[in-house]
Amino acid sequence: MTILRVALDVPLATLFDYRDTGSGVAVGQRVLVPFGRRRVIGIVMARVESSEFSGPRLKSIEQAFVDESPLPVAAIKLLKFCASYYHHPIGQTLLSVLPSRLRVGESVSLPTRTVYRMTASGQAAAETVPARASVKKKLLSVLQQTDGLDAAALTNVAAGWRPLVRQLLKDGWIETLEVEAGTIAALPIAPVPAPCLNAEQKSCVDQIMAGAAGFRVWLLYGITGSGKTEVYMRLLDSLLLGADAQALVLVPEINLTPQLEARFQLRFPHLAIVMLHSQMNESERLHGWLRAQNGEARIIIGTRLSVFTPLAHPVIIIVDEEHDASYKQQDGMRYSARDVAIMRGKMGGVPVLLGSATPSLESWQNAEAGRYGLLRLGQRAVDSAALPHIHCIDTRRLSIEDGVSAPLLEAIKQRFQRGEQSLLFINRRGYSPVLLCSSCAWVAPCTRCSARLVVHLRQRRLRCHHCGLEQHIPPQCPSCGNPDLHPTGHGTQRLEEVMAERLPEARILRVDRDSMRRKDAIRDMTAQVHANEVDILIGTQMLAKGHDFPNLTLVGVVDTDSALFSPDFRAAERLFAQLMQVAGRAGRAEKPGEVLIQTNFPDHLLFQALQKHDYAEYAASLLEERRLAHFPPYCHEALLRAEAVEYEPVRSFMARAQAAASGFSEQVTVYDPIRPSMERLKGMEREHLLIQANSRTSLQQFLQAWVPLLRGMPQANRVRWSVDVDPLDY
DNA sequence: AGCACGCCGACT
DNA sequence: GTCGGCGTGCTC
Repeated sequence: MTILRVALDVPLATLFDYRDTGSGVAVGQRVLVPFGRRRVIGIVMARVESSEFSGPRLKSIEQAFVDESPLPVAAIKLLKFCASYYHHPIGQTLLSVLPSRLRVGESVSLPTRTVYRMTASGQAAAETVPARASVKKKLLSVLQQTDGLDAAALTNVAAGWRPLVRQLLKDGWIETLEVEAGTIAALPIAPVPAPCLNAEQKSCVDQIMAGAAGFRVWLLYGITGSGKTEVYMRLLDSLLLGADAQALVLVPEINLTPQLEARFQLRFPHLAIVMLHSQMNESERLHGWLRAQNGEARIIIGTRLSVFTPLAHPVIIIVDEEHDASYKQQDGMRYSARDVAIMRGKMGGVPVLLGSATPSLESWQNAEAGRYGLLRLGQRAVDSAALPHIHCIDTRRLSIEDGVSAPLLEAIKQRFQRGEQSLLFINRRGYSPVLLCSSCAWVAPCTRCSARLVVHLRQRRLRCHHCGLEQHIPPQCPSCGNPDLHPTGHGTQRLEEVMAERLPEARILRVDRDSMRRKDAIRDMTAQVHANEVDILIGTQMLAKGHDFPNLTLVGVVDTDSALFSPDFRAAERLFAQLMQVAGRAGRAEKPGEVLIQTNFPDHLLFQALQKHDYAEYAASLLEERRLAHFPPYCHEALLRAEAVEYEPVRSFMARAQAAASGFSEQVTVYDPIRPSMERLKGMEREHLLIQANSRTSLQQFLQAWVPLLRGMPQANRVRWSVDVDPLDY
């Protein structure tokens, strides 16, 4: 009798045994099984001879999807590792990474498409076609060079191909076949030629290629505009020569994946490229997944979740902008896609390339310690594009009216007169972050979060940026009745208003989540800026990443000081990365750029290093601080989070959790539970418990003993809790 | 997580 | 007398 050990989508750390019905289902394939009163989909994890589950209690599988290709062993191994490392139930780990169509009980398969292919007799006859039949000749010559084209590709070659092809079919010169593929057919166009690499880029490519046969992590530290993407593409040029080789390229969750896809598509028209990101519908995601798994897709570009995409024959994993926080999953299994990529490379014996202009301190330290190979790109690929000049405007000595100091306003005016563009960067949406009563100092609070409501003047509403709560602006103070309520502080909307007052002739465009909600808003905005229809851009971090605006020569940064003294020890690291990134928006073409930062602390080391474009210096000082304070990467952390509508069950669960953790090992420090700075969020009372350990191993040993205890606590059912290994936010 | 069972309050 | 509240427990 054979028993199947099946992973199911339930929050239990176990597998479930079922009797096979002689289906011959393989490990990695899907089965439909009875589970309690339900029937659910599971993945076969192992085939064993006996079960601890005795006779009558053991049920049989109901259906086996034996025609589908099984999840590769390597993928299962990776997911098993992740489940154990992130202390997440194995079944939920597996099922949560599958495209949702694979989580329900329907059979799935790739759609087929009709491909037209030249026959042997066609090959011979093609020569006889006279030159004056130019369209026919062209069609045949393209068909001759490929092993089949679909309708879309033929339309590219000759719009009126249908009658011609009908005739060719009749003559037996070509034949049709149904292939399992669709939208990602290689394009019958010539690739865009690769530009020349500078010496640095070439050296990076050479070094990685020298070790490309095995696992190694490389950190590609290259300033904005230094041509990291070109290095990636050169590597793929060489590595994807093998007929079935595949590359996985991870990108942050931003709006420029289409740009990147287009760039890759033009450079690799002969290779099938698949995109996997959150804006795709479920069928597209499923098809991309299946094509990656069957080896047809050669380049897989995707966000966080695509790190789990099964691959037939991976040869390299690239993580672009590796420092980006969007690689960290913030619910369910709280994995870091960058770290999973590294583990995947290690397990699969392939190189992993991390790219960034401002690497995470974790990666930087790994490079300095020699665990990662460090590759530098220090010069901009386009020689003429000099680095922007960065200056601080000391706001202690200036009276600031309406958020923008006189020197910054003057600089913007200058650009405007010269017909150049400016960008005002402010990381706060809305009109003003606070609505304040001038008489009793009441401020409008969110009822569901420990946060203030943000004034959105245009909609005449107050909005919570954490939970989405909306209400009307009250006509008078609810506390004292004073009708004089002041919007205090600045957001993008107010800055837009201020600039419109100061520079009435300038064309101003606000770019934030509110103004860019419409589907093609970002594309349109980009086009408008490129067409010089905008003089001043006012935006949040949305504008910091990726965009290349050649006529933009000034970046003004308003109000960043709060991050300098944040209780979150990572705030400075993030601010530096963010400012480096916005600074990179200035002067990318032949015009020199300037960056002006308004601050009360111009002597702060962060700004000193920023002005010198010296990431390394600032990283060194932050690392020294971290080392002295015994913070990551000089210790390893896990965070237990718990929340519930009432505080009491949270408190009592955390108290038990802390008690259960005490005295485990000298290597592990268990802190008192603390309320996070956002005590209430979305109507839930929250508490955190921090664990620090000297090594990954001791942290894992501790968690392995502790997490099962948490699961067994009676209080655990009364709160929502989760374990976050290597947390980024507290 | 679902989905049962199970034991106490206000309704036709 | 029942409908239904959500506490408790189980799922191969």
